[in-house]
Amino acid sequence: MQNFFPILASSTLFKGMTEEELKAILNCLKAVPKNFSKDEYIFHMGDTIKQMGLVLTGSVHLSKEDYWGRKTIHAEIGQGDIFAESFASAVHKSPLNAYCAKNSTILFMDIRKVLSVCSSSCSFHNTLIHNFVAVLAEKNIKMSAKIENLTQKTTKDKLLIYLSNQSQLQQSAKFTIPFNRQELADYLSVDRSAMSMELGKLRDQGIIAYDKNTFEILNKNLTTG
Amino acid sequence: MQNFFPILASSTLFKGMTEEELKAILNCLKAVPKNFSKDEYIFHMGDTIKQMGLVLTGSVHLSKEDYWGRKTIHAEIGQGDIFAESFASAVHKSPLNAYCAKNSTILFMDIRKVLSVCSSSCSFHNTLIHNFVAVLAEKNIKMSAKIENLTQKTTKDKLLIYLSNQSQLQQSAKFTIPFNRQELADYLSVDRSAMSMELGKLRDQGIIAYDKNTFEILNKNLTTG
DNA sequence: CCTTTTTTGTTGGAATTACAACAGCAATAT
DNA sequence: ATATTGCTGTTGTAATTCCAACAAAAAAGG
Repeated sequence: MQNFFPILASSTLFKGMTEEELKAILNCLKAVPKNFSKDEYIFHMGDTIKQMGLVLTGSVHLSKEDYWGRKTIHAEIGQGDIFAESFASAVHKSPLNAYCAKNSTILFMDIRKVLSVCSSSCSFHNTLIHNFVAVLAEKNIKMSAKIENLTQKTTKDKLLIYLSNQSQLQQSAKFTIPFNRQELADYLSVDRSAMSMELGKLRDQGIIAYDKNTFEILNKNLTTG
Repeated sequence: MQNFFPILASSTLFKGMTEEELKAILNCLKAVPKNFSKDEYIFHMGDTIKQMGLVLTGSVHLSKEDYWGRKTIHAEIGQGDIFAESFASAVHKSPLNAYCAKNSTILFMDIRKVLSVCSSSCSFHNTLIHNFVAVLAEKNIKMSAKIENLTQKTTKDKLLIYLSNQSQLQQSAKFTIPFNRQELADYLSVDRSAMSMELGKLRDQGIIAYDKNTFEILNKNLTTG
């Protein structure tokens, strides 16, 4: 367990904790690491989930098969990140498969132990709960933003809403985005070339200006040609 | 506060608690109800949020204005439901406005008090934390499912994924959905009539059968005409 | 510097979708 | 029974989007 301290200390769940604090809380949680081979399944769709996982080494894929057997990968969980926390906290049944994309070491934690302050001896449990809730809440906010974008009917509206949100987040009409064109198209779930065309139109209409990842919203009425 | 006990007891956050337990925990949280008039704002975009809200009476709308002043309502929060919990837990800045659609009474709770077990005298704080996390986790799971649907490029794929998921959730090839056609179209963010046409095609191809809200997935290869 | 690779913009045709308008049907009310 | 209302399916047209292929520009590597 010793050698995992650096990973844990920089993880979303345990961030900000010292080695001493980590020792105390890991003892309190009675969490044990477990090794998995590449392509080995951690759990399957429909399994009852009571533990969350934290990737100590390697990488985990969350995947799904629909009724007709078509497979999709829904997320890749890397070192220091947690998974299955929502399934363990709420529905207790997983709608997804989890398998290791590489040889991996996973730390499993009973969700009840994570969320219940056990004894006064473990003084860092409150911090853990705060971190855990912050992770859930942040995912929530990001997903809400994504849904807002995906709900727009046209590519133009998806772009305008996305850019408007970025501008508001960075509190400036000029801002940079964390995507290249292909990534932005994937995020908005549209065709890259069609999106590129819409960006060009918006620039020609004087609504936005851009250079690579830097965008600027110009104070133009949307209806103006 | 007395008269709000029935509402609280059936709320997502405090469900399952007796009046005695509620008294203890409300005392522990030092939560105070506050009245708002119709159309009165609770907070604005960009405000720093440290408290979550619970609607005791009335109704709250979460809304947003984009860069060009176009307004949209993102959610309606009704009696017994909570809001602003994610903003208070993570980013601390609200990307949304909250205002009352009717005269309302809101119970505000400091998020730190909700998440930190204060003293041993309040034995139900652990239950509260579990409930709180369950609410966040459930929203998370629902949003993931919605994103999966919205990400599909064609109406046909949106329908197939949605129906496949419902079938898997209800563990049966035959199942009912909680939407009528217009609501389903809104959920999938497509045009109702176009969706209706796609449903007809899928039925003609022998892939699905349906009558009103009852659907059945027939064991047909997707590529079959 | 030149070559290779990656990213971005552009085009045209095929497919899909939105939109509007209307008809059929069921449920409800008068 | 009749009228009203709401829900669903159908149709045709216009607009949008996807897709594939290619060109231009930028970045990376030798």
